[in-house]
Amino acid sequence: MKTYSISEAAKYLDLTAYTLRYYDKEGLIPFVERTESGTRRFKEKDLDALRMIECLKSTGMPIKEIKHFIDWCLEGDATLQQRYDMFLERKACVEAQLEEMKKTIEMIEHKCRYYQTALEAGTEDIHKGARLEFPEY
Amino acid sequence: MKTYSISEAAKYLDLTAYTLRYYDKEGLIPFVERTESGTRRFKEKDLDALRMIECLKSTGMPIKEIKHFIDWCLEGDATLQQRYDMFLERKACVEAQLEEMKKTIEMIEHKCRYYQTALEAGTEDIHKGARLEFPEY
DNA sequence: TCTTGACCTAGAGTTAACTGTAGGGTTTAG
DNA sequence: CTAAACCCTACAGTTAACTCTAGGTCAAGA
Repeated sequence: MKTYSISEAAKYLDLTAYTLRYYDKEGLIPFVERTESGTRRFKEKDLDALRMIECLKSTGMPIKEIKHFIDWCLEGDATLQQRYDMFLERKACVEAQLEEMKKTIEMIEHKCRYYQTALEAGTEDIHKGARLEFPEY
Repeated sequence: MKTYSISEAAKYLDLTAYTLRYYDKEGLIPFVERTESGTRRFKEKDLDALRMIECLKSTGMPIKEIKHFIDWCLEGDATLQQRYDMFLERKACVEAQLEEMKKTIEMIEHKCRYYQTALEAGTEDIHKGARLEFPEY
């Protein structure tokens, strides 16, 4: 079975070896095995688990909470409900983020139009009617 | 014209007074005026600017870069192009984030289904075929 | 055999973005 | 008029997530 050194694994995951060691220290990847001399060997499965960890991280989940999830995984079927609930909560959380992001895009697009018009006019004053005001921030 | 104290402003923006003072110190809100005795008075316009700042922050823009934008605003029409470019870049950045988030949701939904099935079966083994393997993380 | 480069741990340092404290002034309700 | 509840600054402390250094081990090529 093909395995990867820490720096190979880091390369595939777009992380650094430092970060992987840090994750290990934090208990995020207790399943990664070592050679006799103590060198970590990452299996495909480990890379998949790390992709899941990155996925959870991208939802804004802190590393300590991800560790709880990993601990539940090690505990087996007794924690299935907790894990299911966690993913349902994550789903709700990301969906809320998605809604927020749509609003953000609207605001940014408004600004793009604002500045495009201003650039065409050569001045921001175009957005001030006849009144003298401070620029929009 | 109605104005707000720092703690009122914080309440409306869902921030703390500490955070607003920190933003001020970092040069994000140089336009906020003070009373004779030095107390900050936030105008509606200032709250709008802060909403824009929060919007930029939500795109992952660091405070130092937001400050550059504020500085450009103070410099006037000479910086219109920079500001336009910045918003175009922000737009591209958030759109990329949106794509990432869609992939995240897919992964999370996969896991929700995985755990729902496992819960129904009472064991994660249902996902292992007949093989004995470690659980999915 | 020797050297080079990758690996290891422990622990210190960094960075961003707050968050809180100390000490002091001001405003407002009773 | 006074006490509580604000406000202010300066600066120290916190937290998360790395990031790096020092000192050492190990494995492969010249």
